[in-house]
Amino acid sequence: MMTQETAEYKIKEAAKDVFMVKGMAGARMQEIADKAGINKALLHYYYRSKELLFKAVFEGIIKAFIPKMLQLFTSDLPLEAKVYQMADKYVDFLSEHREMPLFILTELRRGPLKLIQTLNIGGLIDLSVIQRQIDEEVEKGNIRPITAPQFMLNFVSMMVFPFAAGHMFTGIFGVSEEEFQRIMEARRTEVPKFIMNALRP
Amino acid sequence: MMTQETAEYKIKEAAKDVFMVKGMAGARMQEIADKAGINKALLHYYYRSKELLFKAVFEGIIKAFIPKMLQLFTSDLPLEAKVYQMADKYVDFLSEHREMPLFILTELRRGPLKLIQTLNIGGLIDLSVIQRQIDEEVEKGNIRPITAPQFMLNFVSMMVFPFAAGHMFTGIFGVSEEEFQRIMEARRTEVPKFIMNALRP
DNA sequence: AAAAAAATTAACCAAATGGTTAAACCTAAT
DNA sequence: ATTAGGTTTAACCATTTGGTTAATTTTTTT
Repeated sequence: MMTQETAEYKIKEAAKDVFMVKGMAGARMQEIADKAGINKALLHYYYRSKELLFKAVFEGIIKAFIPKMLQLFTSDLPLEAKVYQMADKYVDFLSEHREMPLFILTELRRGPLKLIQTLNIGGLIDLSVIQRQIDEEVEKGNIRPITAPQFMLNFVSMMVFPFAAGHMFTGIFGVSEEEFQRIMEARRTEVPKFIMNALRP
Repeated sequence: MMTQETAEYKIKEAAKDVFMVKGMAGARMQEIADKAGINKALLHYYYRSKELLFKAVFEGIIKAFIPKMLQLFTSDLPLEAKVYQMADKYVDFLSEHREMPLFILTELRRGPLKLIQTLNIGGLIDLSVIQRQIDEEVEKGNIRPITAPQFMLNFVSMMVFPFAAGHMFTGIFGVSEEEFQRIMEARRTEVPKFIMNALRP
C-alpha cells in the first residue's frame, strides 16, 4: 500500500533525499521539486522557505534517530547485552540510511545545535548512568575500568564512522559495494565482541 | 618570521579556512576574498575558478594528510608499536586540524574520488601488508585473529570519528571545550591500549 | 627614466537561485 | 450549476554569485 501520496509528503521525501546527499548548501529547490514531480512554487506553498523545509526534514530525521539510540544507551540492560543490542540497532538503521551520519555531522556544524538542544535530547544525556553501570561491573571484577565518555566514543565511533566514511573506504581500499556491505554486516557482532574483549580485566 | 605574505598564498590560506568549515557548496568567493584581504577578481587571477581553487586546496590537504598516515600503516613496524605511533600522529594532526575529517568526508562524497585515485594513494593501499602482520602475531599466539579491514576500521574509526563528531559530542553531552580536548588527548594512549586489549588471545 | 610586465582593483555581466504572484484547476459543499 | 477553498502551475522578480573586463597601480627590466 502506498504511503501518503500527497504532494506535501512527496516534497518532504524528495527533500530528504536531496538534502541528504547534497547538504543544505548544495541542495537546489528546483531539484527537489523535480524529484517530487511538482512545481517549484508548491515547495514554498507547503514549506515557506528552503530553511523551513530543511528544518522540517532535519528535525524529522534527528527526532527519529538519535533519541531512540540514546535512550537505549541509558536503559538499564546489563552492559554486555546493551552493547550487543545497540550494535544491532546501529547496523540495522545505518545500513538502511547510509548517508545519515555524514549528513547529520555536516549540518550540525553550521547551526542547528540549538535545534538539537531544544529537542529534549540536548545537553543532558546522562553519561553517569553508563558510568555507574561500568563501575558496577568493575567492582564485580568483570571488566577493567574505563570512563564513560571514552567508552561511548569508542563504541559510537566504531559503529558510525564506517558508514560516514563509506565512500573513502571503498575508494581507497578498492573494496566493492557488496564486500562493504558484508563487512558492515559482520560488524554487527564483531564490534561488540571487540569491545567486550577490550574490557576483559 | 612570516610565512609567505604573497597574495597567492594568502588566498589559498583563506580559501582553506572557508572551504574547511563551509564546504565547497557553502563557500563564497567573496568571503574568501575578504578573508584574504584582497579583491575578488584576484582570486580568479591566480586560480581561474572556484572549482580550481577548491581543487588546489583540497589536493594540498589530501596530499599532506592521507599518504603519510597510510604509509605508516603499511610500514613494517611491529603491530603494537605501529598502533601506538599511528594514534600519536592522528591526535597530533587532528587536534591541529579539527575540521579536516568532516571536510574530507563530505567533499569526498561528491566527486573527487577520481582525484584521490589519481593521487597515487588511490585504489591500492595494501591491506595485505597488515593482514600478514596480523597473521604472524596470531601464529605466535600473541593476538587473536581479526581481518585487516575490521582492524583498520576499528582503529581509524576510534581515531577520526571523535573529531568529526566534535560538535555533536560537546553539544549532546554538554562537554566543555577544554574537557573535549582533554578527552582527545587521553585517547592518544587509551585507544591503543583498548585495541591491544581487545586483541589479547 | 622609460618601457614592459605583473599585480590589483572597480565596475560590470550573465547565469543561477530562492522566492513571489496571479491566474488556472480541482474538489467538496451549497 | 455555482461558489468557495484549497491546490497547482507558468511566468516573473530580486538577489546572490561566479566570473569577466578594462583600467590603474606597482614592480621589474632595459
